[in-house]
Amino acid sequence: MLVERTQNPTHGDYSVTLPLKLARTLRRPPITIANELAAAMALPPSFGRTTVAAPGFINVTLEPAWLQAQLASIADAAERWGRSEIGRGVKVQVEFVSANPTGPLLFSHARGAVVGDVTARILAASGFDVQREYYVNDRGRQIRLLGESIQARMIDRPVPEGGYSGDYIAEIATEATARAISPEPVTLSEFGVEWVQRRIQEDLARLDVRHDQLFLESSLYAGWDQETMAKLASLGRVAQHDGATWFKSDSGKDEVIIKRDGYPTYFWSDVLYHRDKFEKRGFDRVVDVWGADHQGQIGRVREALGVLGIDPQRLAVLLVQLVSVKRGEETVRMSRRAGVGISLKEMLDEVGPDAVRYFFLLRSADAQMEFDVDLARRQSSENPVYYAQYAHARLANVLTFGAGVSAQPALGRLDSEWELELMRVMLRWPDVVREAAEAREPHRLAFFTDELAAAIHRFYKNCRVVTEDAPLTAARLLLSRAAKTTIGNALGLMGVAAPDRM
RNA sequence: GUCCCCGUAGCUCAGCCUGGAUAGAGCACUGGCCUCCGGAGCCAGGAGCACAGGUUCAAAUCCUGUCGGGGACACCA
Repeated sequence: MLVERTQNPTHGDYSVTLPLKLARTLRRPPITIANELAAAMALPPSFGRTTVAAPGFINVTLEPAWLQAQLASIADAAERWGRSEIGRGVKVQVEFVSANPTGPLLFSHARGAVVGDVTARILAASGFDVQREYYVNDRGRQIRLLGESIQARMIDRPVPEGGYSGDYIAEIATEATARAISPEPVTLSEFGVEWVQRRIQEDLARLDVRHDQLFLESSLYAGWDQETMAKLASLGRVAQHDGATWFKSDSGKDEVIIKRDGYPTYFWSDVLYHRDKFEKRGFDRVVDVWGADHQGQIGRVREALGVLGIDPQRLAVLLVQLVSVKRGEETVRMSRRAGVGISLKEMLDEVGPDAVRYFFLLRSADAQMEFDVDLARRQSSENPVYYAQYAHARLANVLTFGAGVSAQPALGRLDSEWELELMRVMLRWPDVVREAAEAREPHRLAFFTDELAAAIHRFYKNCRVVTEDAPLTAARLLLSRAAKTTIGNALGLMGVAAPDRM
């Protein structure tokens, strides 16, 4: 039997629509079924009141006393409030960012970084054994081009066709010269990848994004490639023609895995990499956070996994859609392919990490979005980040203000619409975390946080906390403590600061 | 041509997976609220499910089609 939340508070807290659905099969009026079912549920009266509404809803309204009784345990649970163990014993990897180390991160990469990071935080809070990984393409044509581009800069030659020419190339060249690095493309590639990787980690650190492991693509080619190739061949899935090696697909459209020039394709690396994740490292589940432009890759990788005897359902791909940036009247579309756009560093300098994170989380990952820079950088009420942070700071302030009060809290007197509403909202928190984990939808946290902040501000406005009335003051302080815990945990899971003062 | 995402208020977006009872928020706009814990706040106001069919007692939500925006369909990465 499905119990859902009501959409309209006047109907109570929970509702059951089962009678409506059963009416046809039972061939009885839904209202009759509802009455019988409601009687059979027999909820303890201290928990809630059950009513039946036409044409066949069963509604449950929580008792104020039950709501009030939850406050102490919320406040005491502190950072544990909202955590669960639904993922206990499940090993899951979240792979995200994984931008090529051929240049500093662009703002468009940041969306994947935030979505991946918060997804990992949510899964960890839900008891999953989470590993966060960054896949580094440290070989291949782009990497050779990076080395050649640095070399060109060092010995003052034109940048090679399709090479890199940003300011950072000059910086790397200067540093390489200063350190007397030999101007060979291979050496410079290595030096450049390291330099860029360091720079990427700096940017990510400012966003408070960390990985447990950097996984090098090159490590896949120390035998694992041959082993996998042999396995595929034994399954009759490898073909040679047109000078290349192909994966034989059920779709009839074969995929190149080794090019005519002898180099492997990205597809082949992806196959090796994902087989490594499941087979070698034993992840039960893998979440890949990819840019929308990699959408075409999903089907092929899934098929190859299936062929190799790995259930493709264990791989979930979170496609993060494109971001455009709006500055004043101007809108810039960020394109990864074109390689042009605003750098992450620039945006961090301009709007700060909290706004970057919160704004990305206010959109579901699979929707294209527009990032309004002017709004994000505004240090005022229009900015949703401050709205949430201010709610936290207000509670911190009132708790300090009332710190001296000691009395037995009169919980039963927390019965105004604002107090009850605040309790109802914050009691949803564990469900929000669980649902966000199951659906892998980090944006749910931001929407919840916004609602919670609104409830906090309304409570604060309408219910003066610290007064001469000590028992009531004690009760409202407890409510404040529980609410501060909840919004603090929500901001924490999003990686957004929860300041006590602003 | 095939596949994927999107189309909800003037603008930016939730809600759709798992169909229910008056469809939400922020920004913008208009008008109110500071004797008292922080006004980065609160209260009030208008306006919307792209279109057309279908399924259902019930459709923003599921199915089909059309239109519109974006992305993907390489021996690129």
